Amino acid sequence: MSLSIGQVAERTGLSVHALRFYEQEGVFVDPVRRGPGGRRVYSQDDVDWLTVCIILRASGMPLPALRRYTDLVREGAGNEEERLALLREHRERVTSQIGRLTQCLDLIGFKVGVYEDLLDGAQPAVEPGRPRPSDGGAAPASTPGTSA
Amino acid sequence: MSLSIGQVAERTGLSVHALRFYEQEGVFVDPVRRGPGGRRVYSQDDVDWLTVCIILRASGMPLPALRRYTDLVREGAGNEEERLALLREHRERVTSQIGRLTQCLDLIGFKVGVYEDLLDGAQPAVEPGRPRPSDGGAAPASTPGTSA
DNA sequence: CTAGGAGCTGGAGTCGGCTCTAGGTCAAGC
DNA sequence: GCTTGACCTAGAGCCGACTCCAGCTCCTAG
Repeated sequence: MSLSIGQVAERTGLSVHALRFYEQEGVFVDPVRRGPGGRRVYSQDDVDWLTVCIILRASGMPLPALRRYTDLVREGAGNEEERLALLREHRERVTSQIGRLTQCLDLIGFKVGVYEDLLDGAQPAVEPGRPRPSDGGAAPASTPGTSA
Repeated sequence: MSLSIGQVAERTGLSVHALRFYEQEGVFVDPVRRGPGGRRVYSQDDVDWLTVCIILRASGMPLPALRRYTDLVREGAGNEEERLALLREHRERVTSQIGRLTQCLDLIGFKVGVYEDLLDGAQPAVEPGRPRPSDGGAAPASTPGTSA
């Protein structure tokens, strides 16, 4: 089971550039094998590992952290506490990011609602276009951004 | 109610640099007033608007989109459909981002669980450190990244 | 009167994460 | 023999969103 860089790019969604870049950044657990002509040969393991990396990246883990984690895995057994700590920390960040986004979603939903009402023919409760008379900050029970 | 750039920085959490930068990028609905000596003078409205902007930015709206939205508001009444469209689109993106993050969280939680079990003295079901025998991609019912 | 602190402008620098270019190797197909 | 296409390396470039710098103007306090 060996794949060329192009094939890996195709099935991971990463670009060949990104794959070489990741390699250079030390994101592979063991050095990518080389075939004739110095061409990279990837194993299924490599692809599986990449899949994990992609998920970690997608959840906002920066490359240095990913590299650190990779280093720990490469070192082998004995540093599981550190790996766990790293993962937990990242989980925290993802959780709080979801929380933050959910809050933002509330505001956005509120504003969408305002415009929907406004365009549904209801007479504008406060004002439509650009309410100069102090608005935008406060609304029903601490809902910011009521205007515009 | 007028504030200096420093005061606004303080109560929005943005840097004074960022405030000037935002102004330059057209993120204020109307031009920031100037006091004696050409100093910026912000109104409560400005701060309220910034608060909205900060939330939109925090939820990943890029500056150009934020500028576009600001432009629409500045134009005044008549383009509410476009504002609504812009907000809905952004809401979509935020929603799907939350979805993606939640999925990532699943994987991370799974891996955290694996390491917790492993460190809790349970004998490693498969292998602890670095399971060469093909792993990492498949696990209980399509759970990726079982290894490491 | 002078030193500090906040503010001003225009423009350069930074950082993360790729992305692209230039110049080259190699194997296969026409 | 020649082109095409996938790959190689080293290194430059890009984008977004700031961040910082140099060199200046004010005002206020000591």
